[in-house]
Amino acid sequence: MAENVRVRYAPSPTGDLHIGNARTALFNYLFAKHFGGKFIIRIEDTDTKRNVAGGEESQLKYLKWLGIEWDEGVDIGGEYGPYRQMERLDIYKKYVDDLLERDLAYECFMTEDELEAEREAQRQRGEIPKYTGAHASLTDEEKEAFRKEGRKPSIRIRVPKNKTYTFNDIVRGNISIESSDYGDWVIVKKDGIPTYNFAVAIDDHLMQISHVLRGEEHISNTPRQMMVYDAFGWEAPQFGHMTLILNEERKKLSKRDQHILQFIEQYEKLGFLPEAMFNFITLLGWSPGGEEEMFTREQLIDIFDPKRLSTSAAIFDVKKLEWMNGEYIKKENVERVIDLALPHLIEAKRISKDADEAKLNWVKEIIALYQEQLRYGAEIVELTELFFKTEIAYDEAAEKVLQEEQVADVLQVLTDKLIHLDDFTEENIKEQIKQTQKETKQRGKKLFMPIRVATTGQTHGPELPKAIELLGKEVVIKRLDQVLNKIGA
RNA sequence: GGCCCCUUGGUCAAGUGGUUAAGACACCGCCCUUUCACGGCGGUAACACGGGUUCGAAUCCCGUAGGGGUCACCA
Repeated sequence: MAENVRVRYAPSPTGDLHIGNARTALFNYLFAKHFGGKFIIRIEDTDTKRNVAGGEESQLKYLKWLGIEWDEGVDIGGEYGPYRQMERLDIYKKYVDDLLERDLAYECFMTEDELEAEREAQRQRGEIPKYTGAHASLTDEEKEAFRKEGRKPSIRIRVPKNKTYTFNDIVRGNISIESSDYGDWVIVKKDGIPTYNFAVAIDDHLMQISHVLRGEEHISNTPRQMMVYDAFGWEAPQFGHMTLILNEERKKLSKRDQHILQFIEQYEKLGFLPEAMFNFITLLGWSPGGEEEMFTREQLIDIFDPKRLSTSAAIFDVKKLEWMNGEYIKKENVERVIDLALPHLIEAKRISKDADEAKLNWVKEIIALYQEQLRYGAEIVELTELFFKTEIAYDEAAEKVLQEEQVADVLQVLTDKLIHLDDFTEENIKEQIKQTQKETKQRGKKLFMPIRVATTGQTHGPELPKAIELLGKEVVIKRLDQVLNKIGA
């Protein structure tokens, strides 16, 4: 397989980079790099109505963000260009004319309505809707008559009779489909633009694509593409159909599943790290075999093995992604974590974009305090709420702690000490807590929990002395007083 | 509905005829930490079902059931 591996990712510029497409791109990339081949990006923009302004840029931008690099493509060119299908129309035309000339394809003048009526009738009869070949052998006169009516023809390819299309799928093994399952299908639309199944075959051949790794939804397209290869006497590439990513209802992820973030951009915006995304997505539908699951891009290229691609669909587990991202965050430099988190605090108006240096440093210290717990950038906002709110709420567990009998004593003693503490630093605060322990004879949970709850409102949170320092003397004393009043001390 | 594909814990998954059926996330518990978090240790939890083949089946075969994909002048 080492010789001339050329694979491609062929997005349509119809929107942002979807998680499923990102995975397809990623596996193609890993495949190419693992076998020392080339990875090509081709833009499939033949559905001009669905193309979206900026769609192409967005696709490329997030591919790059993920750490995927390509050897040939729209932006960097290459020997097999152009890499945008709408710029290859004259190329396709040549092949279409050839097919027409050899009567392997023909003009069909049926309208959308006529076609739909035919399909509907078939459905009524309990048949599979399929083009019956009504215009498969029109005379020149008949064609002329249609033209006079103002009808524009589409071009259909003649599907061979009684032919079995078998291919050895890289992930699934042998798959066979009968030609009788297909009606003569359109290779050129009425507007003169070729259809996906035709253009893709021409391009894959011309660009010398050796392996096609794509989603399972393309299995039924494969015979169509094989028909095109056959018509020109070309050898088809090796196909491999990967499983789909499903929602928790086990349905193909769709735009309707808005509660699931499906676009790479959304994860970038939420403060996920591209390395973590790369790592996680690779493990969706593929496994390295061993017990390790944290890998760098280089390691993945090295160990990638298409034979280990899974045959059953996977549900996208955001919880595990968050965990994995958290693992990456833990190992990152604080600076990068701050870069990831700070924008979210600004966006949440917890700090102004042009805050002074002292304030900025204070916020950075707060972020650093949470590095171990933070799973993604945006999470910093709710995690650090207690540092920015004047009124804090006590949850059920917190209220329970406050009912313990030693609380008043502990808090009173500590408050008296902190009031007189001028140098409000972590070390000094720690020392005062220690003194409180000695005076009250309370230690461990009995000692810390009341303090934690009173100052932060929570039973879970960051390292306490440092948190108290960052909260500041004024806020801390106020909160302690409040709690003391509340419990009637 | 036709065709195609798939089926190991809640989720991701290892497993290719003989295992106490790995591991990870999540959940629960314990330990560490004077609290929290991190970390460590442990626990709950699975071969869809029924027939074969075999000395022996999660692994092979056939059914059944369930799930998914696809049936466009979309890609």
